Amino acid sequence: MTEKQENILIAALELFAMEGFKSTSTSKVAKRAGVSEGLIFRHFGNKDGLLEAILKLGEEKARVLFADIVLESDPKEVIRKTLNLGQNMSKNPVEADFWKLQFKIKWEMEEYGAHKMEPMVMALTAAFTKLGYDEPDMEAHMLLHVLDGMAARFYLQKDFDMASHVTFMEKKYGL
Amino acid sequence: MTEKQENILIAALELFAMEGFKSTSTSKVAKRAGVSEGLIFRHFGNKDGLLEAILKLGEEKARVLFADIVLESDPKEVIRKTLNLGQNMSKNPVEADFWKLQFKIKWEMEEYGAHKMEPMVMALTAAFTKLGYDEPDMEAHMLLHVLDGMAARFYLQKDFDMASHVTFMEKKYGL
Amino acid sequence: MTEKQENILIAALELFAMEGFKSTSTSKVAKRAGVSEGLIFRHFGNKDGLLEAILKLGEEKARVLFADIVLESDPKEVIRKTLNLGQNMSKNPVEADFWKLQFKIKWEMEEYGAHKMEPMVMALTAAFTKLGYDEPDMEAHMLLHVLDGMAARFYLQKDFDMASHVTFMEKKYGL
Amino acid sequence: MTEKQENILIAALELFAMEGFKSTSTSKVAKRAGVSEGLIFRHFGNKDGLLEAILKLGEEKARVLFADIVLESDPKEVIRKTLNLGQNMSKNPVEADFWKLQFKIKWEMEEYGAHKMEPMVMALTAAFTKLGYDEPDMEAHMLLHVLDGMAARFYLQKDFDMASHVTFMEKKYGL
DNA sequence: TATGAATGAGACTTCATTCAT
DNA sequence: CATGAATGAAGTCTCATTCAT
Repeated sequence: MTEKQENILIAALELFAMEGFKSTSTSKVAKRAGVSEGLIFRHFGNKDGLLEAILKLGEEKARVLFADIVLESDPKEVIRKTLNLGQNMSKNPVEADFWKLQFKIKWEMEEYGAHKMEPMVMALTAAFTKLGYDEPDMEAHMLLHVLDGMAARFYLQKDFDMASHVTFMEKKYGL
Repeated sequence: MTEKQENILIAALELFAMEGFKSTSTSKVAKRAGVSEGLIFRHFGNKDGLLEAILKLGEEKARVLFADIVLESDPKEVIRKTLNLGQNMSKNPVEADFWKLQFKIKWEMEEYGAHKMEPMVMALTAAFTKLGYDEPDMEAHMLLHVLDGMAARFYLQKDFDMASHVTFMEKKYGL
Repeated sequence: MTEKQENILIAALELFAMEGFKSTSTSKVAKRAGVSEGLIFRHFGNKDGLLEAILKLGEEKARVLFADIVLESDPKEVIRKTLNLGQNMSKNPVEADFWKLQFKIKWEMEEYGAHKMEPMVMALTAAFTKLGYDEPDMEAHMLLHVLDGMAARFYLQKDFDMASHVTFMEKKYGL
Repeated sequence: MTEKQENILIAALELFAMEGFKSTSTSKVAKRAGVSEGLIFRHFGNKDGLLEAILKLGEEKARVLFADIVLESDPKEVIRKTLNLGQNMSKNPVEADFWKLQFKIKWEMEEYGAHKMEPMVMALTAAFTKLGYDEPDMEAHMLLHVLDGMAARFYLQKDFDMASHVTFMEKKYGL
């Protein structure tokens, strides 16, 4: 991938995350990337292709992030790491934009992408099973729902204090 | 409010909820409402005005729905009713669209609208306090986050079984 | 003419004079006149009809103003009164708008309306003849051109001092 | 400046001069220029930007035309050249449109643009001073007012004979 | 006489996409 | 590979005018 291609991807990511996919024009992307508008189409075919490229990168990142959890054998550690995903999602600006876009785009594309979370569900279910929870599968989903809810607030409410909520959850799970 | 005005609001609600605000053209709204496009602007000023009108109606509905919870004195009942909000949000199609739009629009407008939930937070905090929970405030927020997460799945994943998740939560709270 | 009709005429006059005919919408006129938009069309047929009605009133006013000059027998007095037309054109706001509109509309309608000035040309030509000027007809036109030029500045340049220019002209004509 | 850009400018100039700025639609301009409507906005931002571009060119032309007068040292020649400005303003159609637009636009924009004439006022004042006129400054303005008045008639009254009026003025100034 | 809801044509503008260079 | 001029379709919005009440 050339440098210009990368510039386009980063510019598009930032803009899509900030203003949404539909509201971001290809010309804005080109301008921010310091690139001619035509180049976007040469490299990515069309605007949807650009989005796909970004989302594909996102999945890659997710896989990496999830791998650490899925491969963890200590069940408490699985839960702890899951709860701390949120922290990881905001480490640096590019990273943060990636994750924000994932959440945002769900509502623009009208699909939850449940399959992407499948490994996490499995890992968490296994963990809750080991810990003797009654309905480990439901428990796993509940945890993910909480995370979803916190992420929404984190990305949409400037003064939201994610850390304290994570700490609270950790206590609940006896970590 | 004339009949055509109402037609516009309903058509817009449906379309905004389905395709998003930005992706829905005023001409589509007009067509679906069986009305000339200009009429939208006569009545609502501009496209944003149309959205505002819908959201204002939504707040009205939320107030009504929340009132029942806020006025409840039995703490367990408060929690139970909160958990069942989701059910109410999908009773009839118009109702469902209203609520879906609330969730969807947050991401297009980049604001969480925390103040709207304030009464719910207070009611839940009070309930958890009465029930002797350790950190009732955090507990309240957690419950709302779960709801948020479930709502997202409900609206975005066609085969999501909300009921079983609600039942699971009720059991967790000993209801 | 009913009161509402008059309100419409005055509102339209003000707006046409301020913003121009094309740039003034009938709805703005209706609003300023405190009248429904439909009423304009009931009374004046269409927007052009409204303009015509105003211009007709303007011609009336011009006739009255010119009469005093045309009937004057003292040639110096004819010139003096002509030079002071400008002063009369700004006595009260409605009057001022009337005259401003006359000047403005010439450029929107692409016609000078030379015939309206014919009586003035005749009166001035007669006056300059009596005073023994060489080419009284050209002299008359020149005076009117100066007036035109001064009017343009008066209406378009806020700080233009019409009076001193009139005084200067009077001196030139030995008045 | 590409050829199409120039086509747009010329088409717009002609139409604005003929029908006025407000009354000329961008689609008409595009059609006359043999260009897609969007191109206007790509090059000039918006309709106002198009007008500005034309007026800027106009100022350029004015500067050139005025330079010849301002640099003239013979006072009689200054006056003669000023009086003959009108002739220059109608040499070729594009030129004529430029000047007509200058006059027309004053009334649509509600500003006289006095500063643009400042060099001319200075040059004429100096000339009249050298020739020993009593109030050279007022004299200068009067001459410009006459020119303004003649220009209005020239552009709005098809059969107006500018030449004879200019000749008359020259005689008055003893040229 | 008077209202104001309603319309349809057309205004200005944006934007994804193509293409000659 | 890269540009940016150019397009056509579609978007938001305005406005003169009509019409039922």
